[in-house]
Amino acid sequence: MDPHVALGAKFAGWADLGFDDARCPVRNLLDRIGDRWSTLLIAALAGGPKRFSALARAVPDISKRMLTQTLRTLETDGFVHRDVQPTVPPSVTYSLTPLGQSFAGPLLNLVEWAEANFEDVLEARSRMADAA
Amino acid sequence: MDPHVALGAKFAGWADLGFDDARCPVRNLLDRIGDRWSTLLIAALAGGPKRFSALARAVPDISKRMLTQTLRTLETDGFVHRDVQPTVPPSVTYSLTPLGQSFAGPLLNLVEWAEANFEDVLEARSRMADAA
DNA sequence: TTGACATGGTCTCAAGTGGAGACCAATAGG
DNA sequence: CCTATTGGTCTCCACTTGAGACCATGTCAA
Repeated sequence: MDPHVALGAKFAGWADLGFDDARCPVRNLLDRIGDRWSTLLIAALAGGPKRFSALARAVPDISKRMLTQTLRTLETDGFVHRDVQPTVPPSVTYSLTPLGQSFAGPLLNLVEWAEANFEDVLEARSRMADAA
Repeated sequence: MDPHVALGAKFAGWADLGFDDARCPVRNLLDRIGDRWSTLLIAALAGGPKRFSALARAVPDISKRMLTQTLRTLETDGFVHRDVQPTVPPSVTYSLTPLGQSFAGPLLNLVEWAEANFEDVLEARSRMADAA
């Protein structure tokens, strides 16, 4: 079965369940990790544990506010482990849990698709721009 | 190479490029299709072409405004084809382009991961809730 | 005839969300 | 004594999103 046919079948199944957030794992999860920063932070942590400030440096255009908030969400969802060393000043290290690491698989597929098809998207954009 | 190691390597590569949006296909694409509705609409269209009102019925909690806007973006990026029949009242049919269909592959992987690991995420959430 | 409904949107207004940057306590180093 | 570092929080403002009214045209039922 072609992937897009399989995906269409999945969608039909969700529609039967009424799209209840609690019952549709896909919407529930994708609404949370499908934001601007979550996937990027998972990728940043895929290379190994990092401290808060190291993450801030690794992802230069995230604000501290969103960094904190996104890491908290990833922690409560079990993607990330937060380890606080009560030194002064405090040292907080973030790392991927096994669950977070297992997510790297599908995420890597997405990344590879994006790299492989970026040219086509750019072409489509310029075609539309010319048409307008 | 484990997926998460490979992903970490990718990330290191991006960091070297300075995260320029124009140069990082991944951020460029994920910032656009990584929103609340794009992936859902692609899934809805994976089963075959649909008219505007059929999409609105298939995804009950999207507003017309966001439906129009998301479809426009998907169209300019080449994921979706828009076919207008100038009847009265007009009939507009949306369908996935080959590019859009090829995206169904990675998206399906993501969906399957979400279904397989949803329980673990729920457990993590309740553990965190108990701790607080 | 009059009214309701369907089509594929657009428009406006209110609510929500994200980014920028000030601020914090405590300590180490110059 | 002055400053920098740590891991954040808080406030304010801009931008995005959602809800819902509105539109022109034509068909169908009462």
